[in-house]
Amino acid sequence: MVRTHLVLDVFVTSRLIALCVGTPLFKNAASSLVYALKVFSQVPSPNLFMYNALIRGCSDCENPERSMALYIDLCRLGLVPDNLTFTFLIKSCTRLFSLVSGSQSHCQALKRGFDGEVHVQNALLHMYSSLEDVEAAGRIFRSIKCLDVVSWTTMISGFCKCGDVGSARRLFDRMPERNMFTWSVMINGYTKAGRFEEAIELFELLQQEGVKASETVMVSVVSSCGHLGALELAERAYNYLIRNGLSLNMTLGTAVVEMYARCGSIDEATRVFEELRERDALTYTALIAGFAMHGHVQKALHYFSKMLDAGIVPRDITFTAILSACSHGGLVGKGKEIFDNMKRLYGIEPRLEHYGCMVDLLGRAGKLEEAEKFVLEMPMKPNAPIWGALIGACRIHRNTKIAERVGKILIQLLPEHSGYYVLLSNIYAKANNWEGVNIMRGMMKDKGVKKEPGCSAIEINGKMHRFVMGDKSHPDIHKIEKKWEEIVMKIRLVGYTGNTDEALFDIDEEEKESALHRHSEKLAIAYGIMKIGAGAPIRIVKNLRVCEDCHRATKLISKVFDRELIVRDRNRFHHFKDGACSCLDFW
DNA sequence: ATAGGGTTAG
Repeated sequence: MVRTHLVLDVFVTSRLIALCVGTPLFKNAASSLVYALKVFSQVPSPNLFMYNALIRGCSDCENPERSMALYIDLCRLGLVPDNLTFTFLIKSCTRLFSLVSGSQSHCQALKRGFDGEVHVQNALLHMYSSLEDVEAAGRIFRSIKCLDVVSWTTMISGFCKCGDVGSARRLFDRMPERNMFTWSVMINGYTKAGRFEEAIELFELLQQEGVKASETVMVSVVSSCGHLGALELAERAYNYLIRNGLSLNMTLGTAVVEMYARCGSIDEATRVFEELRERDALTYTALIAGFAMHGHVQKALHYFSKMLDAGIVPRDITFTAILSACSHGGLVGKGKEIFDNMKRLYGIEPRLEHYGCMVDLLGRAGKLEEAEKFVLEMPMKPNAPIWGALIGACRIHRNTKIAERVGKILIQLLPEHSGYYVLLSNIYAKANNWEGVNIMRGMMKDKGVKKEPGCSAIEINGKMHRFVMGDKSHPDIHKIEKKWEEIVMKIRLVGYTGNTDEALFDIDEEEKESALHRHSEKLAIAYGIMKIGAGAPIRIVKNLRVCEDCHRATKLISKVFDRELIVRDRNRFHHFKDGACSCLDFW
């Protein structure tokens, strides 16, 4: 173009700029944009089309503030912006997270009479809802004369972003027509809000309406199945993918690997991983974290080195996964080595989470003094999870001395968490320090602290049945309790003595069992034995840690009833079989 | 000649 003087043709140069902005001609889109800006700088009298193309380009790049400069520039030249200019400009403000620039752009659109254009309005709607001004977004939404699918979807997305999924759903039900974006926004909204069952119900509705789900929708569905730990639903979702020929791209593939790992099928997770066409750091991390959860350290290490061999650069979360694998496997030396290499070889500065993993690693292995020293000497201020890891280690190794010191710190940091008052009170009681006991009891009463209630879930035919300690609302509760009593009779014959533990270190488990209330997973297990045919494993998901008594009981059940029980607790999986647990009683 | 809404970890 230079040689033929075509560059002087404003129309042709405009196309060149638009082309550079719109397609990654070079290795990445950013360098294409840089090239476009270079061409632009040589144009003696640029037109609006060029400005629009560049503002759009900048709205997608890392420095969206360049759009503002371009806008000011074009006004100075005496050019008149149009409706497209504003859609691009407003998008840049959204990407900048700048309400100031956003309102200024809004004013400009208003002054120039483009505030009635649906594209501009939708861009504004998106901007206000992304900048967490759902009120302003609502005002825009109500002012739009001819709402279209994008308007509805953007408003729904805005409600989801601020956590108001209820309002989002009401709009979803009211809107005249939906497309795949809409379904995706709503289903993802439920997943993000932790309302996994509703996400899956909506996916079922989508199927009933004869719509074919996109890969994006399936990422949310698959991730919801994983969070629930519902293997049947997981299998249904996976079959849906296969049946509908949806390709396992990196994102969806990673989500599926994670789903199977979280549902206790680590073999299936591995199989899917092996069949993926492409994998990135997150894909590997999902599998490594899965192995960590299942206590398979060697496999975690194996895939970690496979990842390095494949030339994939680990990310910070890769290290939380691999360090937690080392911790569950008791590989202190290996864990230390990896932690040291993090910064030295991979240039990743360890964050609080990684320090937490190290405290857990040292503590679990019984090196409590070293762990405490590590906490006191770490370069940043330890937070509650760090102290929590240390006190958890004191719990495993019954170290009351360090636990008392750490417990006091934790009470200050988390005054609403009752576990630490109970712990200190128990320690004082054991040491006959009744004054200490009274102080702790008093502090607990003053603050009215309560523990998170224990909850265990079991999936029967794709439906989750939940048991909360003390909650008798399940329709079959009497039969279930009878069944549990029968189970206890049978395991007593092989040495079960019931809960005789002093529960001195009662931290992350459920509240103490009483004559009236028993731990939620016992009910879930009894229900599983009633409902799930012999030979099939019983899978339980619970929100807290398994307590020692439940762990002992479950091991015996696996032997006496000749059943496999797979329990996911807050930290990891326990596979019970033939009277033993995969965690080797170390959790 | 150019438009606006969605995705995986802890």
